[in-house]
Amino acid sequence: MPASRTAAEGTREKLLDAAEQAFADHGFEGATVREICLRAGANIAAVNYYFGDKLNLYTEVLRRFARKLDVEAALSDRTAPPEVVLRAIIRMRLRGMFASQNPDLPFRVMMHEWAHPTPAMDRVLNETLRPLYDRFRDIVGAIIGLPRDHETTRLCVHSIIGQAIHYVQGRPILAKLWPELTMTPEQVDRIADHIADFSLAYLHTFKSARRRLPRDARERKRP
Amino acid sequence: MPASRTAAEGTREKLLDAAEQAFADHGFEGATVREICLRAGANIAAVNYYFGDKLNLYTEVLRRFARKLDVEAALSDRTAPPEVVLRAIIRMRLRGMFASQNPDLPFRVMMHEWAHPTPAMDRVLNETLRPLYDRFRDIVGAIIGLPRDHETTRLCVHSIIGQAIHYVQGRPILAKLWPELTMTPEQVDRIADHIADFSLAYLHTFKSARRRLPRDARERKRP
DNA sequence: TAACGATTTAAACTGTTGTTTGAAATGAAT
DNA sequence: ATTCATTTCAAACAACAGTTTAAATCGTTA
Repeated sequence: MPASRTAAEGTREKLLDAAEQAFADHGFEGATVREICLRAGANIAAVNYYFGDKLNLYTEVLRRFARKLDVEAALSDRTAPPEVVLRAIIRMRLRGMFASQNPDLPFRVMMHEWAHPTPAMDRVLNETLRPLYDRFRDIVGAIIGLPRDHETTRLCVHSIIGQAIHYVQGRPILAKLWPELTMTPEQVDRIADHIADFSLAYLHTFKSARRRLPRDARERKRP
Repeated sequence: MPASRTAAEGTREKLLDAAEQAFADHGFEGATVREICLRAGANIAAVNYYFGDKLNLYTEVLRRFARKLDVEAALSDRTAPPEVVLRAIIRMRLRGMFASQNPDLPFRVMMHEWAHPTPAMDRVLNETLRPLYDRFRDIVGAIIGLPRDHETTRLCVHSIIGQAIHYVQGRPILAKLWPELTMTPEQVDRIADHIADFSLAYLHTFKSARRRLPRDARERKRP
């Protein structure tokens, strides 16, 4: 089924490919071991043979996500102004999630995890999601001139994350509420730019008018 | 289990109460009829006796949501300026979803539906969610001076919805990424105000500076 | 070729799900 | 008190999940 790999590769890798696809589509509980093995061209017992159980296979898929994040974090330019970095990150994320050729399956898996966490999450959360989260807080904090732990910084970060995730999480109902929306590459880029514009409009109120800070940051400490 | 109702009420109503709670907690597939019947103090066969099957019971819970939305829509003040209405709606929604006393269970059910739609959704979507969605588009459209069908209007609406939903959908992981965040009534109001401020900052760029429209609305038709 | 470890296979096992059954209990009308 | 429809109950049902088993197969090495 995975076109990028040959039949000569190991069953273990084929299982991981199929599992990644299945978990991205249906989440941990929704995906079945039988479906995974079928798509991998392997026997039902293969997942037990190579990974012990379903949760271990799932954890391994999550670890791929970790590795993918690492290289991506290393690629980002740390010298560019934070507004540019922010826009680039938003665009990269959305492109990855909606790319028709090679969709960002690990990230879609993480989206399911976001709504319905599994025990496997605890193992990889701290070494994958938190660094990304912290770095994102630094970028936003640099724009608004507040520390990463400030409540306003965190609220802004979650406002941006919420906008982006929404297009993946709510895709099924979005398709019914807004059927004309087709996720072409151009459309995805427009959405990404919109999220960046929408967010920067608020973030820039901190920089341009220090005297008139937005009300939710005027006299507040972090919780 | 439901403290608000007496033991004298019908089994059917107790089932609906328990089902609402269970579906709000675990979604349609995650909730089990055994758990529902146990919490309702009824026999396993009760759901079949009163509703036929699980999906019918679920549909009935969704219908409650519809009725609740109707009265809420009737309550909102149509004469107030759209910015005020927008802020009020955001606050009302978040308060309802995180109210400790009587949480907005039907809305939390709908949140699960948002990520994992069921066949029951089609029946009630058009007569429940779409009117709310359309009305929300009108409010945002009134602020930015664009029709409800304009792409920018829709993108803004989804930016706001995405922010709000995020705090419900991503609650589990949010608790790990931001453990200090406790959803007290005051905190929920602060979040609601932040979402309103964050969003209005962008929406007001349309009103204040017609000559310098944001780039994503300058020369674009709806898709 | 023979032997042996690694892999694959078909089948069964255990547990849980939604659903159904038929008898027992209930309660109001005759 | 007797009837009769309504409601409740314990038990079993079929379907499906993840997991396990033991035999069959494969591939490499002696």
